[in-house]
Amino acid sequence: MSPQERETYDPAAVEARWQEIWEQRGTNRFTDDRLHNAERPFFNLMMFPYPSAEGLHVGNMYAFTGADIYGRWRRLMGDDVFEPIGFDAFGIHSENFALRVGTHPMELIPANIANFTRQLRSIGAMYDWNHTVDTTDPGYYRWTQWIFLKLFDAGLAVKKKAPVNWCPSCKTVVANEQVIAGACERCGTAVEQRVLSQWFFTITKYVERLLANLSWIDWSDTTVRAQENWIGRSEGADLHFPIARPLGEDGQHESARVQPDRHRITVFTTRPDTVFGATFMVLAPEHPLVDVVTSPEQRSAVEAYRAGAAAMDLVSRRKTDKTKTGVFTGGHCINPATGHEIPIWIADYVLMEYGTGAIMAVPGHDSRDFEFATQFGLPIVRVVAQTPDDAGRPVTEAWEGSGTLVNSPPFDGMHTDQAVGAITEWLAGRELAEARVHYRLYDWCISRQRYWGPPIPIIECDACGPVPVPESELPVVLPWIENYRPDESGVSPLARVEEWYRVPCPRCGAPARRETDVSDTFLDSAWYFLRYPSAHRDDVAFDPALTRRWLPVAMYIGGEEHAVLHLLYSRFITMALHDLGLVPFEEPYRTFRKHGLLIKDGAKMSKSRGNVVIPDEAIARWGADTFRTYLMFLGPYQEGGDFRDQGLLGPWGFLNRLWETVVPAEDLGSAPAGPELDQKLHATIRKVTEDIAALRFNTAIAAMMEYLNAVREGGRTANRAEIEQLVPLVAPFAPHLAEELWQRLGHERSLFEAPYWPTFDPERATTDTVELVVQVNGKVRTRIPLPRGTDQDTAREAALADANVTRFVDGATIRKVIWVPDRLLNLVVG
RNA sequence: GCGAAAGUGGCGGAACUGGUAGACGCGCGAGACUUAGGAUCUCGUGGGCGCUGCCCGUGGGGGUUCGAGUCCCCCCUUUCGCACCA
Repeated sequence: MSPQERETYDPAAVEARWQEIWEQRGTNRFTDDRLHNAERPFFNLMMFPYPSAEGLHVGNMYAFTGADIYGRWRRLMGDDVFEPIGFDAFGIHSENFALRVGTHPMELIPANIANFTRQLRSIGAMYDWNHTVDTTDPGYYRWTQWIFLKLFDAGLAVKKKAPVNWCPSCKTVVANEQVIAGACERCGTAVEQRVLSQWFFTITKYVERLLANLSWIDWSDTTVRAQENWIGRSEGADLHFPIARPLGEDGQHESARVQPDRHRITVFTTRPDTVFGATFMVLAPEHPLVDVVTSPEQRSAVEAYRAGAAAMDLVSRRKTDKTKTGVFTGGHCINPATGHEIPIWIADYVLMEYGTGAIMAVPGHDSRDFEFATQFGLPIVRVVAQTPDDAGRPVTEAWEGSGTLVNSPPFDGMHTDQAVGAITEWLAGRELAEARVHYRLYDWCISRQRYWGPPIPIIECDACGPVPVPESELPVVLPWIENYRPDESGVSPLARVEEWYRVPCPRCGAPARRETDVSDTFLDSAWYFLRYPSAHRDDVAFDPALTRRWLPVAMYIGGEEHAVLHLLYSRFITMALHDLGLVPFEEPYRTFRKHGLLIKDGAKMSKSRGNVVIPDEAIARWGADTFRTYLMFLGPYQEGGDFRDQGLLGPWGFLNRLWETVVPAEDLGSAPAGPELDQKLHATIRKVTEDIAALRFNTAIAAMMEYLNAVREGGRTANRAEIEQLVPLVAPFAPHLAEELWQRLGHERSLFEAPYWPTFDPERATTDTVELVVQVNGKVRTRIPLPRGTDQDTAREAALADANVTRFVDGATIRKVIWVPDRLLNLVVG
């Protein structure tokens, strides 16, 4: 056959053919036998998508492809790789979209899932389609509810009141993320605060373990740091400030009658060393002791301020850039260090949710307190000096760093580092302080006053309180309701469906009502990985034997956007299930790696910018193999990269050249590879192996390109020994093409069914000759090829025989020689 | 504000523990084959110069070193995460 008549690479045909073969042969399917008896189980997990109406986005594809390449590589290495996929289809996102387009979510979501499935099948990942999950399937959320009940039994699910954002125009609760500059994201109306009774998971009970385990789990550093940040451990002390002349309800002094906890106000501080500079106190407007300290003259001002704070939406309340506001209560307390009476104010910059809801204000050494004091003319005292002459100077800016104590008898002259402990002990001795740790983490509110989620499986009975739905009655099926739009009541639309929520109490039989809130989507995704291996089972949430074999997840690859919430919640759920004896491990993911963000032509992809890449078009034009390879080639996977349409030409050309090199199989000689190519082949196998293991896909591809270029150099025809091993190397990236070429090379079995990954010989991977760099005074003057292992004297002799070297050395004395074997010779002359 | 990462050709990006800066690819230039090319193949491609060779060059400024993209100090810029957390 002449070259012109040879078959050209037709990705559409190759991909269709192999996808069908894999499907027919069940290459990626896990049967019961395979699940139970896999010898080298490797659970390769990727973050399941939310099936939007727009379809699979190239960002999803980027994430999945990287994870699939890693999984395929493990498989070629001989692991039994279980790689499932599913759909995270509940949630406000879907519901809002459904409301907008006027299609019921129960119709919309299955259509979206069908579309996603079609797209996911086209990308050539080795998904096991027999073990998918769909969080909106009653067969799935039955077990989500079951987990809720397990946590309820363990006392980890509790109902309590909490403030939420309320949009008076949309008449619905909105999440913090949906409040933009104090206004509802949908209608622009100012959002208010409402206090509703809601279900919480007490994740704070696990805060120490959630933090401690971060020191040993194998996760991307940035993700670990994000979680540490979110958990926000602060070490410091609780300090007690006795209330001066407390006032009773009637506004009269009641000093003799008050209970001990109404006697004093406790503040949390990380800087007990600055307590001598606390010139006033600030309480959160909601603080329970406000009533106790407020004087009759100030009462109306205080009430007005509290009302204002209560009405403000939660997001604006926490804006850091707004001017400080506050009101004097008329009350005073005693600074435990100085013994001085200091005024008590209330201000919304102090949050009830953190610490004790009260602070000692040290305007000299805290910028927020400084701002407040300046605004309201409160005294500012310097208690930390940076230099000795600082002590007497007025404070013009809060100094938050360390220094030497001043104006703090008897601690003057002590360094702040020592003073923290010394002052805490000193006050503790008088029962005015105790060392304390506070966390930023709050309990997880899982109630959603919406429709599109799993109903919380609780029945509220007037006599018995909240009663769990008996396990045998799960799932509590989300009913189809025509009007699922939220209303002004502030409760779920399910609260309008009387025939659904009216049920007898399971405990006493009296008329009772179902909980009408649904649970947070994050609960659905907090345990989905446990479900995958048992997805075919309807009798258990997760089979113990399968769980033991496949979990914890061996590799989890996903986006940083879930670094905090999803990953933290799933860790918590796993820990809770572990403590209940339901799973034998407490961390769900053995290894987690984040992938980077894909941008387009230097800018973030977004619908409004109109630069969103639709994977379908690119796959139709270039094929999944080229697309996959390009996605991995465009930049370092863990950092993300810039998608440029023209960039596809690189991998396209590479795969075409590979095809053209391998396909004329009958022409490929049986001669061994030449020594140079043999060395390069082994070096390439090593590099590709190491790079894939470390998710450095871009450089792995570059190495393969380089090798193929070397094989084809000068337009020569490759022989079989030179090219055959390259096929499995590209298989993780371009699985369809690799299978096709492997078969054409005469292999009867699929690469992935009879897994093969080439090994390298370290000896053969190294070159015999090296190019020694010769420097004079650190500047490169020449490069000399020498046999590997040449000694210094020989190298020096060779260097001094080179005119480019002698030119700089002659007439000077060599004072020093730097010798890096096989690499560099540096002659230092002077 | 706090925390983290990053700044390298026209562009995306390489560079192991300090040791040949710019691998690989896009683009561009020249040539080949073509009726044609936005196909394919070959060669070239950081800038400058008195062009066998030399000088400059990894955001800016200093420093350590025989030698710095890499380490240290200061500054600038960008991106991301957290943000009145006491």
